[in-house]
Amino acid sequence: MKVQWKGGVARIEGVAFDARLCLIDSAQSFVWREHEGKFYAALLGGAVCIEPIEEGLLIYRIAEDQVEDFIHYLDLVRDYAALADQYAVYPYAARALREADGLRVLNQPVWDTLLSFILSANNNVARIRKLCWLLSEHFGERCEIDGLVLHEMPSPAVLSDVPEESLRRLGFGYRAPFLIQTARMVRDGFPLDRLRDLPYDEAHQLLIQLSGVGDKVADCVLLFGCSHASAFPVDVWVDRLMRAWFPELARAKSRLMLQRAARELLGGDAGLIQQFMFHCARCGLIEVGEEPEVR
DNA sequence: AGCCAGGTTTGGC
DNA sequence: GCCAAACATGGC
Repeated sequence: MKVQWKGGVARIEGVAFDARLCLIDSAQSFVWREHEGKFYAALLGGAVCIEPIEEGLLIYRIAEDQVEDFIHYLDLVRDYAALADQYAVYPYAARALREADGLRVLNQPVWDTLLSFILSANNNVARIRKLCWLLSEHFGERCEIDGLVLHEMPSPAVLSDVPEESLRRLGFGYRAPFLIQTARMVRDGFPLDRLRDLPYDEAHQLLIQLSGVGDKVADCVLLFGCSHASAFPVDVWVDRLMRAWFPELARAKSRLMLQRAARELLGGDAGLIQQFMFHCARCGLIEVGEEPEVR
């Protein structure tokens, strides 16, 4: 990988990176939007633009000392080719890594990730994106880029003081009080920024104390927002695909049991593999087949 | 029109 | 601990 920075633009070459796949289609972030072939979001302290180019990507509007932050955000350092070797013994894992070439598991800001995935519960991707947009638009800091108006996610302090009724009027439904209660807990000292350095089990235990955060959302926050590559979110898709593709796990009694068995089987990078398989199943790149009814 | 969505909470055993 | 039902909303 080759990195240059000049006049607020970083040029990164020699890396497999599919911007649309990573930032939008893989449903790990809901804050990016595509406009005229470029990708925009407000995060890490301002509006940014990513443009895919033949050799890699350009990142506009960043300071030189932010380049490392974005390389980390996009997980560009990780050797995904090595993952394919490591998991070659699992046919579906290996195939998913091939099918979704250019996918990377993002390292997003933990607070943004937490809000996004509280909104994700029992919800569809299109509406999760819409609700994230509404939340930022109404309560987050405004910024502009290329004539587009964007907003950051609201801070815990600001969100703490938003009346539940305001959120309900905007269509947040029963998730409205979850957002506000979680914002208050974070404002009042919940150690969000320590999760990354805690062991997985401790971090998971802490997260599920937050309102609107159960086992699955906690795993999403750990995987996409805390660099815990072993965190293994089990949603409806992963539940189906794991039981179909890993018959030895099909007898798990619950999603939590399946999560534990899958982490044990797949090891330290279980979550990364999960993301590739999730995407391939959800987008029909690999057929899941008939759902095994017998548990 | 009705099923479903990257589930969580609550209350009951 | 495990289980079932309720839950707001709108995408498709």
